[in-house]
Amino acid sequence: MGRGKIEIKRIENSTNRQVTFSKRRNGIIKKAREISVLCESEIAIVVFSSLGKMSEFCSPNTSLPKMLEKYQQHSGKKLWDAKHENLSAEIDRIKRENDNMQIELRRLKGEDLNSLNPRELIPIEEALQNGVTSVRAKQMEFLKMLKLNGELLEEENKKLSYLLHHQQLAMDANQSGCHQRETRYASEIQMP
Amino acid sequence: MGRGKIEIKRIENSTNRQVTFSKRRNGIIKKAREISVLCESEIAIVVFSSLGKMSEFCSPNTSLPKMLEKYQQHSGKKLWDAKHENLSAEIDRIKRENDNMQIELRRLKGEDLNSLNPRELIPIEEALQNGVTSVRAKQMEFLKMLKLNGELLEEENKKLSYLLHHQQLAMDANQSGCHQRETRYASEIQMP
DNA sequence: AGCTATTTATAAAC
DNA sequence: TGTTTATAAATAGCT
Repeated sequence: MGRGKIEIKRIENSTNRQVTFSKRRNGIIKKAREISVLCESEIAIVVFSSLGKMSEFCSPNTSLPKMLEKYQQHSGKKLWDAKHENLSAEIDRIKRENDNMQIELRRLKGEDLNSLNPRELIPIEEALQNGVTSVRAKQMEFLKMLKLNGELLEEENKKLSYLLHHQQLAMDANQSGCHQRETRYASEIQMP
Repeated sequence: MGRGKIEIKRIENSTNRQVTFSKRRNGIIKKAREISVLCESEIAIVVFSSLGKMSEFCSPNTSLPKMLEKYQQHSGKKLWDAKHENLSAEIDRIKRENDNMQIELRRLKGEDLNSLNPRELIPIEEALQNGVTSVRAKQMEFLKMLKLNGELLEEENKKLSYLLHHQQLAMDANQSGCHQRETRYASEIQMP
């Protein structure tokens, strides 16, 4: 229905294709609106152009989700339950992982040991022993750091005291003699 | 486009309405097929007649679920409502829980301690210490049980040896005298 | 479900 | 994208 008859096959010219898409999409949506009014029917349309542009139509008084719910009830086909099931499966998997960790954690904390036999206690004891060793090592590290820091501070303290003392002496001398610029500042004093 | 022009409003005659629905639905689906071929576009249509009869069309090389997935990505609208989101939220929650446990577990095993300060090491050490204590207590329990069991077995052994000895003596006596039913079985012997 | 007069959609061109 | 127009296609009303 146009100046010439066309074959129903891919339009090679891309500009042409886009133009035709636009026109025909409008045509279809107009027809959809008409059928919904004329025949009080419900219709939903989703279209993607070859460039990925989306258009949709849904008859008034309903919505895509409502239509799809009805679709599922009618056809028995599952539109999103596959996705749903995947998520459920993932939840189950993670929950199982979770439970296992929880059990391991509880056992490491010394809880729920009654269901274990002596052979199963050994790796737990070893893990705990390793843990204690590591934590103690870390603590020793901190201790050494603190000690070193303390020593450095102590040394620094000595220097500061020394400087303070000299500065005090210099000020005393200055006050009694009253010469200009006799004071020696801390920064000018040679360290012992 | 017919013998007469019609207004776009509900067709009152129900037979007429159904007929028109049928014809126009076919028309729309034909148009949908054409646009999908001509413009290599994707189109999906779901229609319900006023009597509830469902029809659908989906362009080749795709499917309604695929289209709807794409629709959601494009529009940002959620078609499968709460269900989906609830599951996603649950997954997130569990994953977070999982991560926390994983961290705790690793720390109890003496790994990843570098990010902790000394104050944070203390509860870990305490937990480990408790764990070790509990596990050792459990092991002691087993040891005691084994020991007790050993003692019981030893005693049982003694009894059995005693019975065996008596039975042996009885058999020897029986063999020399050859009277009938002189043998006394272990179960009949009084324990000392 | 067919038929056909008529309306409508649209291909090609600007 | 919008308009025009010749023509193809869809379809209303009838059977």
